[in-house]
Amino acid sequence: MSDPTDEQVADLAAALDVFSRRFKLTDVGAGRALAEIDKHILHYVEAHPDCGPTDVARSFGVAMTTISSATDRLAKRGLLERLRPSDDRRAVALRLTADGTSYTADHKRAYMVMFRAMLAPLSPAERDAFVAMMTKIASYES
Amino acid sequence: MSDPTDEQVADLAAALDVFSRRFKLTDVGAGRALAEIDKHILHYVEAHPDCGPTDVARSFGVAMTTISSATDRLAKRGLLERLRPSDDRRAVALRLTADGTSYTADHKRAYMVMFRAMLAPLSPAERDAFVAMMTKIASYES
DNA sequence: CTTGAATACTACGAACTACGTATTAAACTG
DNA sequence: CAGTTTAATACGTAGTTCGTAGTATTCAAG
Repeated sequence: MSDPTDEQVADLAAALDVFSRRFKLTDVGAGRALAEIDKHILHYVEAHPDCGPTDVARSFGVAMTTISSATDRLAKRGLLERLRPSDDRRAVALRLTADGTSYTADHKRAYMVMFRAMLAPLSPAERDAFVAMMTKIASYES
Repeated sequence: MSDPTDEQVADLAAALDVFSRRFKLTDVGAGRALAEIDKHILHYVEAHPDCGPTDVARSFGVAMTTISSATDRLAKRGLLERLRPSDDRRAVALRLTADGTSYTADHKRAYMVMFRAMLAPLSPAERDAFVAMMTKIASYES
């Protein structure tokens, strides 16, 4: 298959430039905003309950100590708990608290509203085509 | 026009989740990586030569002092110069140095490679459709 | 022309984040 | 049971953002 044309690439660049400015979540909830990584951690822990800091660090490609600090922050805010499982007492099992779960749910809801707004300008048929192409791009191997 | 379906929204969410992980530029060039905002500033200054820090701050929605610190960093690295125009000696005119210009060009080239990779999995006809939909989404008013 | 307000920006400090080094504690290994 | 490996944390350093308080310059009356 032929390469994308320069014009296609340039137009995509321009569109994504606006796109990235436009679709950005302003922080939800009370108090000081969480750091980006903290939100990622909450979502990761929701999807992988009882995982350890090492899993999270490997998954995000950041230093272990960064995750340690971050989980500390999140624990202090009452969004995350660190349990000591009995089968390996060196390890820590991360889990969301009730507040953490509701924060994560709010956050996710806000994202869904944003995604809905993305699709709004398109016709129903275009929406299917767009989502399909996005999926194709995201899942394409090499 | 009807609303996007829940399934469309969920599929888009999943695709964009992968998408955002996959298409992320690892920093280019030598030395310590620039902060995100610093790269934005370089591109903004390239597009708006002789603009002032106030313009940049308003455009990005950050505090003036943040831009001041950032331009200071960039000037120390030799990527940006701060000129005192003679018509208003309070003001500062930002301009890229030769190094700043080449850094920005490299950065932009890397982006183009990334955008080309995004379009690669699509057929030529799909590419046009995709870019058109992206443009429609980005430029849609309210 | 001078005085007061407005404008453009910078210096400094407080609060916070990322991460390297060193350390603790627990689990393997021979 | 000593030595090593593994999981995580404590602490310190460097770097970032942004608020407060300046400095310098321009504008606007009187």
